[in-house]
Amino acid sequence: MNFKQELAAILYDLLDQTISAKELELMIEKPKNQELGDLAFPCFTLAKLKRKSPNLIAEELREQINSPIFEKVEVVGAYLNIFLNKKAASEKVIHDIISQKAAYGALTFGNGGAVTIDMSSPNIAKPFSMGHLRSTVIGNSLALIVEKCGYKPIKINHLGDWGTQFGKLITAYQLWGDAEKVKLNPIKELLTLYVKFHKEAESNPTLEDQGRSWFKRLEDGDEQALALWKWFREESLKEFSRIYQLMNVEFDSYAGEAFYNDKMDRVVKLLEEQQLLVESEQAQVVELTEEQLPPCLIKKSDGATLYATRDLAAALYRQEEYQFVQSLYVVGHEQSLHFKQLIAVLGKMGYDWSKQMHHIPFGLMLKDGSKMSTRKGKVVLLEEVLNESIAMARDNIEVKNPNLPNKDDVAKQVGVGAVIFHDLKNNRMNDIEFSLEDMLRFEGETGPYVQYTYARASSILRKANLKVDEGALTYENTWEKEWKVTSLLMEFAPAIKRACKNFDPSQVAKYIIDVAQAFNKYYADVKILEDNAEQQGRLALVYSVTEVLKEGLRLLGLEAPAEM
RNA sequence: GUCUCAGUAGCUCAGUAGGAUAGAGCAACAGUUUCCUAAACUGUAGGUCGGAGGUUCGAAUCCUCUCUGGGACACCA
Repeated sequence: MNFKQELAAILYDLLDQTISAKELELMIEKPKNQELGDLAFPCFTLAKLKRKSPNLIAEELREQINSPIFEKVEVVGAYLNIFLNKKAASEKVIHDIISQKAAYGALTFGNGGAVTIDMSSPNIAKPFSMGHLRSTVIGNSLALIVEKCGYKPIKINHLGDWGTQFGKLITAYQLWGDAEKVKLNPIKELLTLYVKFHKEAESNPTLEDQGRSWFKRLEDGDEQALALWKWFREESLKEFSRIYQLMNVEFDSYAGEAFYNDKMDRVVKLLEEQQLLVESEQAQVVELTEEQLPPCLIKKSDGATLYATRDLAAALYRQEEYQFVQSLYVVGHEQSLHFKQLIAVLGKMGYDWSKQMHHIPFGLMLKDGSKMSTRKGKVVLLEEVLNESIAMARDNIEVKNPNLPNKDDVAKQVGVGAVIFHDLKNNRMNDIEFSLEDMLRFEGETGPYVQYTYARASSILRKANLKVDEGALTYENTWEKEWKVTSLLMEFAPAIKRACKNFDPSQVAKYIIDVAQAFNKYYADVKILEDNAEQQGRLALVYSVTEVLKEGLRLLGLEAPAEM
């Protein structure tokens, strides 16, 4: 199956079994460019062991290697370069894809273990901003990737539906709010109130106290406070679900912060029993000096709970409810310290499973070089961006493919795809300066580019009226011109595995760009529908490419329109 | 101040557990459509991998120091 393994096994025998096959496999690499070969084995390390020149060792190995899976073996300097048998290898991948279809690339190492994914988690009564986009799309893609690897993902939208902010909001509403206005345009009006609160509070510090006291009343079950809270929450959820629908994201649980209100006493009690809780400046904290972390605040001086308290309760609940083998928190990098503290406290409490918790941080979405802030009203609304992108995709269709039947559907798939892909294609940790222009780019390394490649390939299959023959194992092709594509198709599973192990969807994004680029070059170079002996093989390749692109896009949360 | 993330082409970024001449995409310039969707393809140009030391056969990659920028650092989440 795996050519690296086979080469390692051969080398293992040739080298008198001095180095384990596993280690040899790790030493094998891919040459910088394909003209040099498909696999390479550098002999520097061996040179030290054997006290011989690396070039000589490479030469000796070359003379001894003899395997039908290799087309030729060359030596360049200290490198042993292996060329695979293109015909055998190509026909093998294509056969694998045709028989496995969407299941191609699937892995099983997850063994059905539950993976909870804390993701998206927007704050109630605040607009769904670009900042929440990252957590949502990264979490959604990780869920799909983890599932592809045999885990059972559980997507949890840990809604920000509790906290002092509501005290502030209620205060602001009482002072300046207008029920009619809020009903008409809830989120926008509530945001205005929230921003006003912070502005006024700068010159009037008693507002902060009022906010805190209203939150206390909310926690104590005050009817008036509770009614307002419920109302704000419902209106917000309506708006959020519209956006999730647009992005095709669903959740297994909406248990947000309020859900844990009755589960926090237990945490506090547990901490007290273990004598981990100490008083400090009238507040209750867990000291984390051995862990070299600042203390973790559990209860405020007025007795109200905090973020950490709720997250502790949530962690306990999730372990008990789902028995996760991994628990992921897709939350911005600026909260790294909080998660370090959270995991450390759970470790102190003796929970071994705290080691299975991972904070999946990501860089900030910046506006004008600094963090966006709801308080200052410095936000960009996700829905507006999505709609703009969809409109732009729609315009493109009108120009490039005016006869397309389902223009609106495709525009949505492409427009939303552009935004999601733009977020996922780079390393999570990079900060992103918000740029509508970059985000709505449809050319080059973008979602629409991959989708377009898929649509073109699909179009060929439609024209050829291809019936995929699962029985066919050999073709007339030499697979010379196809080799760049077929050799890439073999890399799908490794890319998925890398993405899963590193919690990094960009591995899949980069991979499908590579496949799309290779295929587009092939497409420009070779007339696929030419009626000759190799046509069947070419069509089988095109089919394989569509399967891999479609599945790759799916793993990122994008759709693959058959025409665009 | 402490911790943390980042610094690679004009811009946005790749570079898979140190390896062969550092790669893409945008933008620029020059081309390709009687031919399977030009949202594509081809070519040109563009680089002291922030800087300085060190480790080694070999460093963008590892270590130390340093500069620049983002972020976090107790009653927000």
